[in-house]
Amino acid sequence: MDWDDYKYFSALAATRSVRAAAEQLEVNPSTVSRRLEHFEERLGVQLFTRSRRGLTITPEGAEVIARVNEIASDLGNIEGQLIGQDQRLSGVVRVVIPEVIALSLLVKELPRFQALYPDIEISMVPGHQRPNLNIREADVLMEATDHPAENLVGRALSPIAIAAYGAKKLVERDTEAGLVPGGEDNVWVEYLTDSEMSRASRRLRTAHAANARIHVRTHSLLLHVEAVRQGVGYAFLPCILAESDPNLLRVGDIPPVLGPSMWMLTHPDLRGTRRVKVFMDFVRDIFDRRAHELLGSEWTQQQD
Amino acid sequence: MDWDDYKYFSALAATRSVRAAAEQLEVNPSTVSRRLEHFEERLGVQLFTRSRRGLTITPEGAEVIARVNEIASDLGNIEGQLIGQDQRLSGVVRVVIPEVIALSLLVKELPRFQALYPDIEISMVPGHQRPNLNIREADVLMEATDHPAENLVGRALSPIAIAAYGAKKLVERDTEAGLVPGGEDNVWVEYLTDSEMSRASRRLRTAHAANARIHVRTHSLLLHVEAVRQGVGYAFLPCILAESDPNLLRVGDIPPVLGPSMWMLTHPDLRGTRRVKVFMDFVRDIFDRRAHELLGSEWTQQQD
DNA sequence: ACACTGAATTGCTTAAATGCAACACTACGT
DNA sequence: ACGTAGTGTTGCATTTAAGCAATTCAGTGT
Repeated sequence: MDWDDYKYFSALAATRSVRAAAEQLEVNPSTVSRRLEHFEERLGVQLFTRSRRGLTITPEGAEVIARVNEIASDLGNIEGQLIGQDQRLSGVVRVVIPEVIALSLLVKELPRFQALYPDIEISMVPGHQRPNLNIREADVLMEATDHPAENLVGRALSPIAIAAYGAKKLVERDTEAGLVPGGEDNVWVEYLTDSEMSRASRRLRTAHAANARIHVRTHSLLLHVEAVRQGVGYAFLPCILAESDPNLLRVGDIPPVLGPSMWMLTHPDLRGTRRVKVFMDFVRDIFDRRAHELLGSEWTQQQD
Repeated sequence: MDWDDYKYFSALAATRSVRAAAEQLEVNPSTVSRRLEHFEERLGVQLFTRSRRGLTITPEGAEVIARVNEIASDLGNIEGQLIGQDQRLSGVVRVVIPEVIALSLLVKELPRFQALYPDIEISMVPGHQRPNLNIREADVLMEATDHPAENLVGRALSPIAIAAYGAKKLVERDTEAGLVPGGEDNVWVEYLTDSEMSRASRRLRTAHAANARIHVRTHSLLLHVEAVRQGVGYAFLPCILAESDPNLLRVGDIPPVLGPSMWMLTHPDLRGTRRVKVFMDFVRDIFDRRAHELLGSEWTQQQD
């Protein structure tokens, strides 16, 4: 009796396709095909009718698939609980993180992390598509939001202050032209995603410069920030990104506004996993220091 | 993620020994040892402390073993249900059966069975130790009892008539010596197991010849019958075994008494398995015919 | 009618797991 | 004190499963 057969069975029933099941299981389609063949041969029962366009589960298979899926879920939980007790400072930590945050804050600190924990490998995935931490597609999820996923645990690293910025040379040019930098008459740039960060900066721009000309719209915060840097136009940017760039000036007398918080989340099972814990502590430390630089002592990180 | 790892984990936790787990799983001990090693390496958690005299489960392992065992049981049930729908007239049918029944009734009919179902292989195991049909150690269990296992399904093939028998030459000698064959003054043989068949024949012998000399005691019905055949002494034997032997004579005017019934049982899941069904029908037919020969029309097999 | 896409499958090579037998070690009995 | 019986482990040959690339085939759009 081979328990793995049921893993393949469950994946096949969920995807109704050899290819998709193979992708989900991260194996070759031929493996899935042959395992199903052997499984049915062993049982003497046909579980799927194989047509040229996908598989259809038979009544015999349908009768047990619900229970098999339940077992798949149980085993996932058990494995999660066990992995959660891994105390080794080695292995991979997979982090889903907004590219721009990684670029401006995290990457430069990674050599220090590597020196501290040489056997821990960090795998960073740009946070465009949200991963499913329940099936451990990733270990840590960072996102700017006010509504973090309920089933995950973590903390808000720091609130994100947002202010209007422009490139130094753009500000100078506009000032010479008699314009107020960051005003209605300037050129702005905008970035459009369904993230809360995007919504917050658009809301602020609308409030302060409702009728401004929008010269460039992008769907990537990374490109957006670079456009501001190059002097294409003004934009509301996270201070945490902009303040470190001497080329960017805060414009107008608009005070920074607190946008969504930066959350760092993980699966409850992984709280005890040491390599995940040290990584999260490391990142939290980076944000704490940065927040103190920006906000001074008025804001202090609450403990856990 | 490898589901089979949990199969090994469950077996190891149950047996607390690499060797015993290997035997249960029908693999080499080295396989068990290495799989455990890889599993723990993958999880980063030690599941057992390996001492030189067996394994001890760690707290981390103990925390999940109950759930894993439950999954093992569930998967077994699911597999049973699926196998129960196997309609092929091929494969193996494993039968646990009292040796003496197999020898006197079944074996001589097997060529006919093989002609009917050439792809079905019969595997017969002497029924000394009761198998666990729940984990499919066998497919069919035959035993003479009045209290068949509750969790199995099947039917009583026929009640077993018991009468006193002696070898022809022994009866002649005793008669010449002026003794009543099968009486108190004769030599008897006895067979001693914890089976109901044994208890029934001992009870009868005590009732009819309480003070008789017991010349040979055996623990095997097979040897017991042979001893009677060879004229060692008298005994109460199942008519179904004795009547077919022209060398054995029913002695005294003791009428046959109905002892325990012959039951043929299987796991509920296997009722629909065709190879098991045809085998059981075949055996039932043998017993029906034999019962008619012995008891005439006064006893007829009830349907299911 | 035709090529094309997307599905499962098959032949062959490569990689991984298994079995076997020898080993090392502890506990236990003589 | 020393052999014995039991344990888990390791090296090597073999078997087994997996991956890769080519193949087959049905449905679909041109």
